[in-house]
Amino acid sequence: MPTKYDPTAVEAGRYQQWLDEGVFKPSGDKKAKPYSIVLPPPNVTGKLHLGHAWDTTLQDMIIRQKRMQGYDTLWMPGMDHAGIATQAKVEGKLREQGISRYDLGREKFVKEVWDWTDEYGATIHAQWAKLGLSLDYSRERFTLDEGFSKAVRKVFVELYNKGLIYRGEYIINWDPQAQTALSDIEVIHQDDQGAFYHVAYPFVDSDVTFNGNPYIEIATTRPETMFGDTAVAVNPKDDRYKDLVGKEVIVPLVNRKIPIIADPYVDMEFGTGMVKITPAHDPNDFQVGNRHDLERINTMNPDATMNENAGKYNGMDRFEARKAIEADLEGAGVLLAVNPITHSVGHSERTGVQVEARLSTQWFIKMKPLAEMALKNQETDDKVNFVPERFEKTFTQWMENAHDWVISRQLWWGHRIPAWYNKATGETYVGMEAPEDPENWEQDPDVLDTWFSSGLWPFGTMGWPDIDSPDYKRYFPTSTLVTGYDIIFFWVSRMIFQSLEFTGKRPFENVLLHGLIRDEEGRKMSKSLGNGIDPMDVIAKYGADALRWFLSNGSTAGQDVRFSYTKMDAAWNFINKIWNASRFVIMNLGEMTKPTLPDQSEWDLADKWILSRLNATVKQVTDQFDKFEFGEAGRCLYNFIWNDFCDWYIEMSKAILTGDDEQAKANKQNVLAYVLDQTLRLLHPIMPFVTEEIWLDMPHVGESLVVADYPVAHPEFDNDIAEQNMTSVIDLIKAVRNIRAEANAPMSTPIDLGIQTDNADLANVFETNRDYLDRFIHPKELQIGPDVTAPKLAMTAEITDAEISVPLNELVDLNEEADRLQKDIVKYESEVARAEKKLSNQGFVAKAPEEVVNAERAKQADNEAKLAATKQRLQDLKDAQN
RNA sequence: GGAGGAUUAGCUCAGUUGGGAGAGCAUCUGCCUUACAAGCAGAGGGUCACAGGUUCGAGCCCUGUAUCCUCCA
Repeated sequence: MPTKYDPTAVEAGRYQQWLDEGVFKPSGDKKAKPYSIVLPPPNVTGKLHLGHAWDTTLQDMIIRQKRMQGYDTLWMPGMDHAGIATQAKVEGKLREQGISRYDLGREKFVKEVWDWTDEYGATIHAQWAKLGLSLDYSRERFTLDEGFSKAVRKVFVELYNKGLIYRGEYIINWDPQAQTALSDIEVIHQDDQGAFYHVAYPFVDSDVTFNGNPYIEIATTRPETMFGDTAVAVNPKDDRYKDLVGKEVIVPLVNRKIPIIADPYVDMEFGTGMVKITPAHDPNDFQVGNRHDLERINTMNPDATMNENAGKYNGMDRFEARKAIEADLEGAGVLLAVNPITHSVGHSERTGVQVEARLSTQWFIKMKPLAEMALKNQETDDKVNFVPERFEKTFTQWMENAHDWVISRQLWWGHRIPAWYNKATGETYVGMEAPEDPENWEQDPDVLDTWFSSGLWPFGTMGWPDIDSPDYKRYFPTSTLVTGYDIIFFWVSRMIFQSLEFTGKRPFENVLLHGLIRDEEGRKMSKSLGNGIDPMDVIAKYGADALRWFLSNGSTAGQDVRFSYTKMDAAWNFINKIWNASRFVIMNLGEMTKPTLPDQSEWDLADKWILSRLNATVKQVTDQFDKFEFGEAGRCLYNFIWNDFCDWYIEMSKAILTGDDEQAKANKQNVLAYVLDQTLRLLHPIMPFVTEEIWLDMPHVGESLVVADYPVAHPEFDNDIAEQNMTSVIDLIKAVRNIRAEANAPMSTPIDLGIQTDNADLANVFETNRDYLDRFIHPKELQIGPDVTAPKLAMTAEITDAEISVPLNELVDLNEEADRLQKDIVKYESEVARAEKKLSNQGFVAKAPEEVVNAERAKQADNEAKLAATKQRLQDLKDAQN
């Protein structure tokens, strides 16, 4: 084994080997409990980013642990066709060649997209492999594959038949670049600079005036929509305008007469308290228009250029038209003011362009009954458990306010809506297959929102609608879903209500939500900032295991995390530490072929201690994995490996391994091997590559760590006395090291050491572990016992029940030593005072649990003893000086 | 306007049933001790944002305030 951990060498070929061994497939063991996860299908649009790496690492950790624990585990992979995103990419590619999708036609264009999908799908497969994900590829699905498409059609048809899907003309969000409808949540509101244009609308009747003017003042941010104005509205409670209701005004430039109406929608406080109503260009105005039976005048083309209703502005882009209209209003003398404002404007999530409210015929899902069902289910035992819990509130609040969902998209790439319109009668037919006389029908040209199909992912991938399919029966509902909190609305909520509606069951028992990965400055990673980091670059430099360690260890559930190379360095260092500790163990195992834990009677203090520590680690890590607290599990493992195993157990083992007691040596080798083996198993779900490499390098039983047994707790390993005794030994060694450091006495300088203790058990612990003490403190003389007395001129340290002394030599500055003792005195005094305060509080003694009070008393006694002894030493030192 | 999160060492962050404040990195000192110098040993560093409250006891529970962030309207 090389002295440095080399991830490239360790990881090479390993993944393919796992695939060849078939270890990622479910065991199919009917006696085992099933545990299943569906991978949130990444978009075939592009490459995986760090967020995907985080998401998939969490899932892989869960599924690998469950697999080792003997569950029949299924991790279902797949990809999403990602309608609008993928179509936009392919159209972009074609545009570079000067081709539009209309030049190709629907059929050829879709073929182009399939080619793109194949290409990027291969990239994503390669990335999954690099990350080491233990996916069952034999079941891999695609949202547009035949079976899944069948599930999508079935859901559409059934919802339609139940009256939960309808078609109608409504105001929807329109992306003028992609030229498709968008759902509410695909619109991102951001503050933009705009202006309030104050325009005079003259009264029709020349007798009418308001505030002495022959016009009213209307403020709008969108003067270009005035060609669609069909009314002006005021609040019926607004006394200022009471008398104007029923009067008519003229829309400038258009010269159309429109009425002044009263509608409670108008906010009296906002602007002038008087708004123009444009039913075809604003969702609120649309509602007002319905109430007052107003005409809907559409003034724009699908690409957001003005249409024939805009008169001379016909054909002009919406923003150019705004400028031209502003100039013309000014020329006509009706532009009263232009006040710049910052206001919230909707943009398309995908293309970024400003969204238009557009009157359009679309397909919708009626949300209310579905949302109510989902909410009701959260009150049952079959609820979905959100981790962290607070996200359940995010979900329920959105569900309570969900509007009907526009599911049709004016795209070519996706699931075509299974609705046909009769050419002669206009009748609508909705069904799984085309009508029997297709020549008389025309299929709806639109496709479904991608989230409509991905909402079926947990059961659509399991064979549904065939409810007798083995996977559906065995692995659905799934156990845990892992995804980012940013898609609770888009995806999680939709899976929940679709699943409840169609399977009658929750789609997953738990949903673990994680945050976003930010850059080192805490900014969101984005293309526009150019601060994105490719996980493949990170893996190339540090290895997949280091990246996985960072991702699992660096955060708490639901919290965002900052990526940093410093943290990656730390991750690499930890793995290098594991690598070298393993290297030491393996080099010292001799001819061992199979690690066998020696009989308990053979264990020395260090053995008892490390096995007790290991047992505590197994329990904690298992418990924390069960609670999805991977950060805590990681810290626990880190401390055990670095602080317990490496710093103490391995160092102590050297005393035995270099000794000449062959039986002791063999025992030590076996305990070392056992602890390393168990540790590698605990680590394997987090860092699969390096643990497999090391494990196969050491004596082992089995083909692969992937399918090895996960450690379980052994009650017989728990040993409080050994932990306590070991603590005494460690305290002693640390105290001596401290003295050496203070006295500038390196390990090469032998020192005389006295340990005064009246505690016979403690003396015995030190005596029986003399080999270890020799190695760690290099004494010239070592005296242990009740009668050991420290010379007046000595450096001393107090540990529980014992005083350590080293005779001073002329090299030590007595004043420095006095300072050190004085500092200890201050420390002990404050400890004593703190405990004193607590123990003298009657309430504490009376009400606190007995063990807490007893522990406090013990600490008090210990600190008092240390304080008294240290004071005495300081006095002795002063006496000796004088 | 509504909901949620954050505020702990110089930096990045843990701290899950309330019982003497932790880690990594950074800093200072000393060591090439045959697993690891990307290491080892030792040391310094915090009114846990602020103000109240509950409690014998609060970083943790409750109320309010401030600053920052996210989502929704």
